[in-house]
Amino acid sequence: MSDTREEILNLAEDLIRTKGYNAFSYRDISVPLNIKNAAIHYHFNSKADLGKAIINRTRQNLVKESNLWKDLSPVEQLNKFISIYEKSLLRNQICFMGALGPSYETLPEQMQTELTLASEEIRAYLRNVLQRGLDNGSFNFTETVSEKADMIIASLLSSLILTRVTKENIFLQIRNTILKGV
Amino acid sequence: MSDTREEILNLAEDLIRTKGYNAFSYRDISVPLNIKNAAIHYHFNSKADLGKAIINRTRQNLVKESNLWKDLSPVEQLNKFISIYEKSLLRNQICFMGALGPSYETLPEQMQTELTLASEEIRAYLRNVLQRGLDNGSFNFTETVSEKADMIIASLLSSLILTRVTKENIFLQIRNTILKGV
DNA sequence: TTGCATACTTACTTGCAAGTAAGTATGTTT
DNA sequence: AAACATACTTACTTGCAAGTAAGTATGCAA
Repeated sequence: MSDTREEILNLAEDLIRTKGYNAFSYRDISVPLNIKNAAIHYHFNSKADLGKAIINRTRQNLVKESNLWKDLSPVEQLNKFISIYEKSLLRNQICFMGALGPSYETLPEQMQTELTLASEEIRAYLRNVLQRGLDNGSFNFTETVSEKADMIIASLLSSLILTRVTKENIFLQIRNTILKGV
Repeated sequence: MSDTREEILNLAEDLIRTKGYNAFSYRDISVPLNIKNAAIHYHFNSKADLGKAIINRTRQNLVKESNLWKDLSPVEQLNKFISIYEKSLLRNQICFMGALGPSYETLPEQMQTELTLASEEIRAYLRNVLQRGLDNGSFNFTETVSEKADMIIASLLSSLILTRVTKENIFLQIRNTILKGV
């Protein structure tokens, strides 16, 4: 994969996660990278293809990272999971689900499909971590694993959005509440 | 206030909450209402003014509604609060905070200000309900009131987004989990 | 040394976006 | 009856959006 292709992906992902898919243009990519708009089209036929590639890369990242973590305890894995959101916050980004989810209805079909697949994978991963934590006694919540997983994902997603809007560190508060509740 | 002005507000709010601020145009309003784009400009100088008016109206709605509920018990008030989100879901909308928050950085300054004010008011309202519920013994959670309020708001916000993306009724699950946890 | 693939640029098209200036119809006030 | 305000429409401008067709520089391969 050429450097340019990867730099386009990196920048476009940052733009999506700071401004949203419908608020960035090829100009926002071509000017900083010092290339022409047509160069973007050379690597990605359409904006939809670019968007799809970004979601797909993120999906693959979760697979790769969760593989690196597979021998960690459920508690440590939950912390790693939460740290993904913390890294976003430090870059002034929101998570890609929070960035793309609200405009789901406006997204090209291939992006919708990819995003729905991503949501399934994220939820399945966290359910697995929570179940193993229950099994080995390191977690002891009373909700179902599915309820708990969705509650954690939902609150983390919003925490990044609300940190922006309120100008308070909602993420920190939400993380504390999550950790107290497992 | 003329009918047209109100119809523009209603339709624009629906568009924001289904597609997002950056994904709708004056055409999406003028065509269904059978008016010209310039008629929108007659009522609202700019798209920013229209956006600001929508957030402001929503703020006033919360004041009005919470006033109607002021003699209800904390439990009933929490249910009323949650039902605001349920109504959004039934209209295939997400809440305005979930729709506008992710694109906060792209919003005109007057909309940002209005949105931040709205977030403060919503959080203050829910903190008040939760505190009174703790005081009269109808709630008994261990987190701080502030933590609990932000957790509830965050999870409700995301629940509407995730219901779209996952095609499962995440809202229902989140509501159950919230009600079990107070 | 010719040919071909890669990775672009140049130059262009089409279309829609927000916004504006000037005109018009209708009703109200003086 | 004249003047004015309200609530628009008509006709236009400017600008940027995605996308495309054709050309070019570089390097490797036969």
